[in-house]
Amino acid sequence: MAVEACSKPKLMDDMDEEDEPLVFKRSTSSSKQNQSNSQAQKSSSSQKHDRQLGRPMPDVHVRSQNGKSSVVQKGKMALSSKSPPVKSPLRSPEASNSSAKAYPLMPPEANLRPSATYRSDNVNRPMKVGKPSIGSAAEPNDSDDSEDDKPLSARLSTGLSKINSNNASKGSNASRLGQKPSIPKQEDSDDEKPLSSKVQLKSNVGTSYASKSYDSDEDKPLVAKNNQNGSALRDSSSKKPSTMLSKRPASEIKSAGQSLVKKHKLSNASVPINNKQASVKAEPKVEDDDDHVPISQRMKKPATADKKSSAVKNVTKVVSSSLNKTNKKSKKVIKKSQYSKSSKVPPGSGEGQKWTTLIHNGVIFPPPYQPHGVKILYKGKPVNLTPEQEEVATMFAVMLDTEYMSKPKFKENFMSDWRKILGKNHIIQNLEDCDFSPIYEWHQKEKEKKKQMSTEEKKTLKEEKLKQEEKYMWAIVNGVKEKVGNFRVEPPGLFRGRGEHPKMGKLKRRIRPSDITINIGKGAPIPECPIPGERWKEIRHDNTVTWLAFWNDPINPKEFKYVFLAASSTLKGQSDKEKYEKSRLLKDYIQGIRAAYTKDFASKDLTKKQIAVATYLIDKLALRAGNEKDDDEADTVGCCTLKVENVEPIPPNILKFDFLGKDSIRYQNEVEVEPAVFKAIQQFRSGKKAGDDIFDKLDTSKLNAHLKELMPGLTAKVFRTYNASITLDEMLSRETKGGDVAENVVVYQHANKEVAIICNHQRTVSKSHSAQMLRLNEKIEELKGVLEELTTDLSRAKKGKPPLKSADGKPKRNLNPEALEKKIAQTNAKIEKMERDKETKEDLKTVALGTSKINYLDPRITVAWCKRHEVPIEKIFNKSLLAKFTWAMDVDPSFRF
DNA sequence: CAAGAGACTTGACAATAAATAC
DNA sequence: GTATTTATTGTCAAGTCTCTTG
Repeated sequence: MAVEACSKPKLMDDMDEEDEPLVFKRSTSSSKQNQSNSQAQKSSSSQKHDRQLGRPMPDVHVRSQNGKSSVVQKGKMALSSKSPPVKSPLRSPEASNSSAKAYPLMPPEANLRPSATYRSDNVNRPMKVGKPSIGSAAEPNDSDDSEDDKPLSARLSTGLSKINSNNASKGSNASRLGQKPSIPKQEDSDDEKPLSSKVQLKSNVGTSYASKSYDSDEDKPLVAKNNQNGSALRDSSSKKPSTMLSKRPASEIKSAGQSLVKKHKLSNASVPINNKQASVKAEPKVEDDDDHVPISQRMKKPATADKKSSAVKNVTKVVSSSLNKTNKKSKKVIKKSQYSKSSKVPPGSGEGQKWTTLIHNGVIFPPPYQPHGVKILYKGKPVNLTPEQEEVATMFAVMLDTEYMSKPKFKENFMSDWRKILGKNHIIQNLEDCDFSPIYEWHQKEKEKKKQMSTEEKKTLKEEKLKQEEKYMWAIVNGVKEKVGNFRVEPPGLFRGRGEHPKMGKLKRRIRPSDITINIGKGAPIPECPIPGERWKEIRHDNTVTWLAFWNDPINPKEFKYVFLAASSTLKGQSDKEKYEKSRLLKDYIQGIRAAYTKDFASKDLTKKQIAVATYLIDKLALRAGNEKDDDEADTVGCCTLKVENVEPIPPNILKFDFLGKDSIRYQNEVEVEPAVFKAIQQFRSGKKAGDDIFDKLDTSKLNAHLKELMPGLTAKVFRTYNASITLDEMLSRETKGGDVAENVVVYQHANKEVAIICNHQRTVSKSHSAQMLRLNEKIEELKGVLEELTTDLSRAKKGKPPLKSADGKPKRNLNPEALEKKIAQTNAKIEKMERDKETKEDLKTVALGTSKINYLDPRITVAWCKRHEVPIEKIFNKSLLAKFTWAMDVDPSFRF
């Protein structure tokens, strides 16, 4: 199969030469093509842009989750029949450029930004809302409007929530925040269109958009507000572009550009045409324009008047068309999925087949434990430990300087497992009487030694390691050499659960070959077991899965740890692409979906009503689905598992969220919602206790089952992906003003940041953050001093006087006024740059941009934008991202999500 | 349908490497 | 050069979602 060379390889080459896989890949390509086609279709894109720009404010929208690639099966569902997905009217009618109007849809979404939570490093350092000393910090917010700059928390819509908290994990939580319940500021709102406009929806039943019956004005306002916020933010952002982030030398740019080009070409050339693509493309559909707009945005746009009328019209049209489309779509979908499968697999393969041939070398194990002989003290006296006992003691000692030491659960679990190894009657009976510091110190010294090694030594060591690992790094899949992701077996250690995990501190025992099941092609040589005298647990030849090996998680034997191919592999790329294609498909259905759930806000069927409200929250706030969790896991929630205590209704229609989400990251946000939603939440909460589920009639499987009736393959996470990508696409098109590369990069980062906020992707503030800010401020002050001096000299120079002596008493060179003015200008520029850097830094201190870039933003949006604006793709994607997204590199410049 | 098994994506953070500052 | 900072890569925990079972 494989032989076809594909673009991919090339790309890779470009990037990293060495690693490249030698083999040629086949044309997996299929995927690529699709895109291109579609893009082409899109031609309209330009139009789109315009519109977008034109649009009123964008609200921020948010929604969507990650999509997965499951497309395939879905196809099966014929959704169409079921609930017909509606397409958005928008598009069709594109005609109305005013894009806006059309959508009457939804609810006003508002802003969604979750506030961030801040987590301080462990400690909680609260961040204060106001910015700290650093002046700059404070600034960020410039006016209210620009919230962007503000810290996430601040941003929250209302700003209320700023509070932050550290990670919630720590328990604290909610309470602290409370502060500001401010309501959304109105300010925002205004700008945008009248809410009303937004709001109004018509109700349409079937598919049409939703409109809201309620439409009460209220909604509108909210929306507006929200939007505004969003807009505000954006604005601000736009302002700021100045900052330059770029650190790299200009030279790079060039190269980048070139490379981009190159790649592009290559890819094109290489791209094979697949059926798939064809099929995909076929759908001309999509691309249309507006639908994709996030709800929030839409709402804004529309002018009231128009809207309704236009909306109505559209609606009807839409409906009909939508139906048709629907069917088509569904079909398409199906096809797609099939294709995709096929594409993945070599032709001929059966259902669910992921590969035809698979060759790899298994996994590599960590080296055996090397006893160091350093003794811990028990009640002040050294204790002899066996190597096994010492190994576990060392695991604990090494963590002496972590937050885990302040967690009783951690110590308790550790002691419990260690005691099993010590034996019942061991001298050591009590953890409190143990002094691990000798081992801790020994470990610190070892670390120091390593650090002190000469570069030569380090290099040698590295090469040795590479030599040992090399054979495990690659697999040959369908004849193509692909990188393996995690070929190293996880070493033993103490379980580091996040948040208040009940199992933290437990011993994660060493994994042995007899724990590992290998999956490999029939006929391929079975990997040799790296540990003499031992053997694999099992050998399988299952080509319906993508894992190369797995073992049971020692902490939770019911779960598995898998060894997969790396993100840069064709297999992963294919599924990544499918994920984005699915979320793009949502664009076509979103209007109908919103209309449907809006209608169901009033349903008498409680389950239906809960599904509607949950879907609304997922759509608007990009919440995760929220599966049920066991008692032996950290207590975190998602949409379906929100508790009464997590959502506080604040009249007239604000919902205040405060809960621990994935990884025990706190989500805080206050959002205006449609009155119907507000009332529904009040109803769902009534008569329940703080810890009860708000959505008691719901779980993720019911929710997803319902979503699948609306669109093939639709699940809750798709909304997150959709929301993230559509936001990026719109912000880029709205805010790119044709500046230089550095300015465009700033625009991108700003959009990226917005998405990160929507998705609540946070990071801990680095320990040195405040020190760094302080230093920046000092420098700025210093420069200001210089500036003053220069100014004085200038005025003296103009009068023909010599400059004053410098502070240290040395005489200065006598410069002419022109030279001094030049210096002043330079200094001013320096100060400005530093101020911007400081702002950016403060702004991003709790926001993690990487997660959305890796998982939520369709790389084609980025690549196409880079091509359109001549930004070298390397300015946005690093080497691993470039490798991961090779499938997106040949996208047509006109591509729009 | 509920529970559980299974497979795969998403996520924060730690460890390293690379870039800058001193 | 060396010390810091910042960016990249690696780690592995924690989600989502599907499919199977009883």
